Amino acid sequence: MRKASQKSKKHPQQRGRRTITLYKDAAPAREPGPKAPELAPAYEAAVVEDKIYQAWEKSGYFNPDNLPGAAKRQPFTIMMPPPNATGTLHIGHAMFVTLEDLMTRFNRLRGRAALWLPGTDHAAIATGTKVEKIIAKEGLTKYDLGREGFLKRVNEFVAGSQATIRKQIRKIGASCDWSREAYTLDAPRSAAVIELFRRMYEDGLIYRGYRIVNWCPRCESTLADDEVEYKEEPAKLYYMKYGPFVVATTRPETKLGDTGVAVHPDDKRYKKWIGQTITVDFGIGPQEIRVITDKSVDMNFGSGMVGLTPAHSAVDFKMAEENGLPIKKVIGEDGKMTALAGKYAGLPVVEARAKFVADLQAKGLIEKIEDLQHSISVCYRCGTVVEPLTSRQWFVDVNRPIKQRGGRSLKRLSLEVVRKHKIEILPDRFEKVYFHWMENLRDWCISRQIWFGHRIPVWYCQGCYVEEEEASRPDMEMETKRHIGLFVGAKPPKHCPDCGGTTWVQDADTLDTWFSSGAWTFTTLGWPNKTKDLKRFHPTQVLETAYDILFFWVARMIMMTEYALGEVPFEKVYLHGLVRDEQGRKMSKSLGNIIDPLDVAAKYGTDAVRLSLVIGTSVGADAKISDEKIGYFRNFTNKLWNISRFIIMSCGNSERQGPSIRPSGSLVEEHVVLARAERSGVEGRAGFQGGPIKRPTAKTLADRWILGRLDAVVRSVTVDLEAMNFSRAGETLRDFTWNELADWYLEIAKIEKGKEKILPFILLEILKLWHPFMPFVTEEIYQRVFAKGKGDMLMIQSWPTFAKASVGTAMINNEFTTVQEIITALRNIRAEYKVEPGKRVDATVIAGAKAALVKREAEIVRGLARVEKLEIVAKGKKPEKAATAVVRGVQVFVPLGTLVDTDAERARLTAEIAEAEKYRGSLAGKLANQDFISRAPAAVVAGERAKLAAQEDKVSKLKDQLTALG
RNA sequence: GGGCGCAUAGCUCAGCUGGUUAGAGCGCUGUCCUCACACGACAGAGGUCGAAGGUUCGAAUCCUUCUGCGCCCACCA
Repeated sequence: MRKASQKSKKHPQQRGRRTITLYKDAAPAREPGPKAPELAPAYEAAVVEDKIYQAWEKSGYFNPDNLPGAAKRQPFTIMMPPPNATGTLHIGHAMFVTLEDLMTRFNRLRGRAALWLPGTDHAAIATGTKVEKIIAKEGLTKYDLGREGFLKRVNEFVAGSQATIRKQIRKIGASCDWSREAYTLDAPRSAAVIELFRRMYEDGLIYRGYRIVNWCPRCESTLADDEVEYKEEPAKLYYMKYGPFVVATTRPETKLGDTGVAVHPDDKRYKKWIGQTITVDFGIGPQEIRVITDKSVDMNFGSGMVGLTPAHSAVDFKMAEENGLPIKKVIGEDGKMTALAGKYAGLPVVEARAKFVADLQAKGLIEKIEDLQHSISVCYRCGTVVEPLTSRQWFVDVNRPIKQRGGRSLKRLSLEVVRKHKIEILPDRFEKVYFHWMENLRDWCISRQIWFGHRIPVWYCQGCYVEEEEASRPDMEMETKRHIGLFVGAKPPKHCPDCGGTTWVQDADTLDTWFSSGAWTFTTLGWPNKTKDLKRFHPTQVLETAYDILFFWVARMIMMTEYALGEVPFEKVYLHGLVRDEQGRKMSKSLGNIIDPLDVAAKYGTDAVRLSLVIGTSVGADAKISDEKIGYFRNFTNKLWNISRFIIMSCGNSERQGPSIRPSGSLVEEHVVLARAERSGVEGRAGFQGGPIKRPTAKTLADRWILGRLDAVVRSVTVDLEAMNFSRAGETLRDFTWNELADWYLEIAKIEKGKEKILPFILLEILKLWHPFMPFVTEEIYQRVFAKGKGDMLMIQSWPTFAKASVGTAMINNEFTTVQEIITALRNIRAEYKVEPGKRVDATVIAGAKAALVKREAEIVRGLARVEKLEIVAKGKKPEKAATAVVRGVQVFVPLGTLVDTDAERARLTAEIAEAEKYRGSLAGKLANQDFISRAPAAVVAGERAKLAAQEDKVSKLKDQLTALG
């Protein structure tokens, strides 16, 4: 026993204490008697969680292969979205860990071979940028370190991040299989990525081309289309004299690269120029400009004429392609003007613009300058303005028919599986978003000019490889032909098959990080090897992630998996929302509103954090979270703990094993024995050690009610969890646990004895139901109360089953509700008349046909409403000087003698009658409506009739009471 | 410019394919340290379900329009 046990609970300092303390002193309410094995009065999450997690991990049950009866279990697989190895996890990660763990535990309890495979993502650009920032503090750049040196630093950083992330994921209680942990850049994944690249290259799905790409000058790399974000900014619109025309532009300096000008085909102003070539000179010599038409040109914007810069605008590039215009690249990868920009060569873009505009103005070539709001494209990682430019890069062709996939392209395959509902996206509105994105998908630029990542597995023979000249126009066909002196794969042969040369140089670029994470569901299972895991656990069942990653990752996985395996990567996509603060703002460092999952877990317990992330949040919707909300669920955790504590105290016997139950600590060897709780024995198939408790026999109305309610709750929670309606399942459970079990049944158990079988049964059932939501506290209670030695764990028990509701159930519920309402009515009267809580009052109940029921349950009514003498009659004289109530046709009287304020009581009754009559009137009106009678379903009409009858009864009884009052 | 989502009690949200006098938690008011829990118990107050039309015997729920927030996509040079 701890010293704290000496402290009296009624210590003055504790009186009325409302401040939240982290862990209340474990102070038993009374001297521990020999027959009162106890838990600490407050659940101590911090003491328990790590030990429990270690025990789970040690048990090996996170690995589905080790589960009892593993071979016969049907697999259930979730691949963890690998967090970026860029540091630490935030509360948004806690959200996915919670939801995925919930699904995993639920399915494990339901007898599935649950595999939740964890891992991390190397997150190429993001991680590289992060390390660049770190070394910048040492005054270093990546060029100072060189490729090898820089990568060494990155790898060290990643190792640190991974260690942190692993710890954090464990802390949140994740029951993932660490033995299968993967990393997008580890050896098996790297080999798989090379193989995937090789196959796609052979199938013509990967090609090298000179195309326009999004270039981030800061990252010095290309970006995929979806890695570009848009930002509204004020800008200037310059009207430039442009040969015989005037052209409006926000980027004057790019005009040096113009090779054409486009007008709307219907624009009469320029009719005679169409097809002509004009010559302009912006000060760097003559430029040949051809006039073309395109119906995307807005006649009303600017001058109705668009200067075309094929090398630096995706739109212009497309028009140039269609019209055979030359490409003139005036901005280089370094963000500076190229030699083709004449005297502006070498100047950074912004400077070049200023100088160019000044020069034009000096020559009177700027007609006017307007202000406008302009959306500019920026890098999603660093916010730098993205420079579109032409460059030789590697692309994935999304439109090329794939022979072994029935001639369907990546795009078509990816659209089809969702259209045919082989993949279901939740919430389904995201399907539309997905279709729209996929339909408009362009070839995916996968090469990045950064060092950290999967090096492109392409080798160039120095002896015979000849780089094509930068084509003045793109020629897609040329790009897909096999190239002399080029090898694709992990390692080139010693001798070049084309020239016999021995010097190979590997492509300097790396792959887009999403290329490897797009293959996550199958590379984690051993692909390209035909492993047992791949056969058993793929396709996975659920992919759970945030909606903001739908395109980046979810879509890519669908594409890559359909190509590599010809099957879907997952059956369902569950998209959760973003976690926001209590004011609905995004969490950010600058706002200082970041909630660290580990901080709040330390403060309130992990289970409370988990509950606050699940309950009250729904699929696809952003979730608000606050200390207050987590605090509420901490209270609930403690409630569950105390429910168990009560059940142990009232059902445990003195034959418990071991000397005592430690008030803190976890996974104690000794545990409370609920000796009279029979067990039905060891379950054969799975070979569980614990085994379920036999369903007990109900003896009283309350027993029948609570068992019926439990059945209904098991059913509804099971249905909701299957439908991934986690919040509702949690709410149902909470309402049952708190409002029905604790507030009613446990109170009744203090009056009706003989619950030694039924209470442990209910406790074990709700522990199982709660376990996926709050694994720590439920496991801890299980260990203390039910576990039969080591290795017997709640996490591998079997999910509760339920008896079907019957007509009897409805009747029982009805009867019990009547008793509840009588009790509430009595309590209400007591509260209204401010009767001291401890004081017992007398009461009379005129119950009509329900007299027998009330008589049977009289002890409960007396106990819960603190009634001394309870008179129950079917019919009888109304007591005088009594406060009254009518519930469910039962009249309740509390004779309070002089306490009763007759006038007040009369006023109250009059008001109640008025209200009841109003409702009766509306019901009567409804039933007088012939249309309602004839058109509404018979059941509805019958229901309304019953309500009317009840309401009429109520009105008449209230009137009787008013009369009786005199 | 397209598309989507959300508007229900002071706050956060439930309310499935239309059928009780619209629910919960927090907060609020009152009483209570009742022997599981003050991280608690009991009782209570509080909403014309964003607005206007429409469909229907019946609408928070379906349709139309509008208003206010929020998000996504897009090549206005």
